[in-house]
Amino acid sequence: MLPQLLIMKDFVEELRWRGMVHDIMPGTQAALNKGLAAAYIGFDPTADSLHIGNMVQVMTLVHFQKCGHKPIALVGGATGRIGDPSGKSDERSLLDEKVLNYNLSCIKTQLENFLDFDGINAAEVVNNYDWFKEFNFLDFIRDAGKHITVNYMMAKDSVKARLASGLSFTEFSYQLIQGYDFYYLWKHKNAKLQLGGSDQWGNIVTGTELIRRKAQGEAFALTTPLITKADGSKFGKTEDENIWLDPEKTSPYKFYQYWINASDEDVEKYIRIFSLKEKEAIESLITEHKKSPGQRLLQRTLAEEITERVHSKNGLEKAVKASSILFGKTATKDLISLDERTLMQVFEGIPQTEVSKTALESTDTATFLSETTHNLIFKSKGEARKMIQGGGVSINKLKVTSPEDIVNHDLLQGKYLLAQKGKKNYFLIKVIEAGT
RNA sequence: GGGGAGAUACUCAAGCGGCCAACGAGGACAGACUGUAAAUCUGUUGGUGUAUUCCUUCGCAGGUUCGAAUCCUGCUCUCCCCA
Repeated sequence: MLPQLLIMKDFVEELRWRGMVHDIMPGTQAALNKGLAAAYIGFDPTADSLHIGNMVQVMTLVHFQKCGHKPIALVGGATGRIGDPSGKSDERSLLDEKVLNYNLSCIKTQLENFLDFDGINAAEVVNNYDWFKEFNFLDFIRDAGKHITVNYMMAKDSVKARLASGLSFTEFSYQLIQGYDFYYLWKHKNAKLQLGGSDQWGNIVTGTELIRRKAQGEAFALTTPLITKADGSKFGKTEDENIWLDPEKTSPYKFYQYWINASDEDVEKYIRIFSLKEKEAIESLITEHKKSPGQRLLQRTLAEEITERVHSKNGLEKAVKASSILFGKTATKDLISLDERTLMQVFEGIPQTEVSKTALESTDTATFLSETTHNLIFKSKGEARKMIQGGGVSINKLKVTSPEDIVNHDLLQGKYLLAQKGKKNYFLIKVIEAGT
């Protein structure tokens, strides 16, 4: 293999224009500009998939690597056993080991899709359980605990916030464990910097402090701001559901739609963070977008870029196709003319249910869209009726006018009906012959 | 241990014997306008229903009354003050 010539870029500067710097320790920028360095971010294995809330952190690592540095993703096999009190008002329940290990392996696989594991600045995934499992308690409180005072730990916001309601020793120790991670990676992997969300500042700084006191070493911290949405709702969620990276949990279609639906106010912020495009390219896209926001150029560009990275080209294509059929100027006849394969691909990501043909032919629309379809579309007949009367329901792109009529639309491909609640909620109903 | 206040639909919050399926606000959903955006306006927001009908709901269990979310008794939980 030929020695690679690494093109180094100023990482801090890169994050700055992307609006991704919340807090930064003095000297960080200069330290990184001296040459190849490593930085790490910790991921909590609380679920078996990352969601787009975590993606800010993932992108921070990606940008770090693109600047010529070595990113390390730490999955918290050890810390996940404890629970980070930051930003939590209650003591957390502990995860059981089997679940934890399963989650770890899933997250690891997902991280591998983003980072480049080849070259001299190859990314690395580490698990802090590897160095904690052999570390006994007495050694730990001597080697790590001796260097940090309780006074120092108590002064952290994450701890102070919990003093009134209570905080177990376990969670109180969390920052020390995380601090030790930093020390370990600093010592063994040349990790000079720990990155994280703004709520991690306190924990990260405990690490730099430990490195300074224990080894007279120098380490740095940089945190990213919490991503907000203009309407005040939480980023990365629709209703109460997270948008996951795992296609089994959130379909590529839904994933794509999340970005497409970003408001003008938010999308500018998002594209800076989630796109790998260069500064000039992004700025010209933004200018272009402002000329004609209705085209939603930014939303489309961003949605395509992210969906492709997460769900591959194939996943993106299906999501785009589904979107254009569901939201484009598709008329009923276009829908009918789709072949079954396309139909199935398009509807892969939308909720589906089955009903028997006899039920279809003998039920009024309101009942059909509630009880008969297993309350997937409407919870009750009354709700269905009200929505139909309010003009919010379509079947096969044709507005339903009366709740009492029997559904008599042509079936797509002889077996499907496309029900639509409002503008954005689609449901596929598969009609099966009785007895099957 | 003593004293006080409270528990109402997704959330906050009225109601304090019939006019209560329960004011109002937020949220959510839908319609109009748009660009699958935002803002705005309108409607819906326990179930059934063509319905001013009926059924189930106001912490839990009983009771008083022709009639209770509203009064009484017990229980459970929460908060505050004093020790």
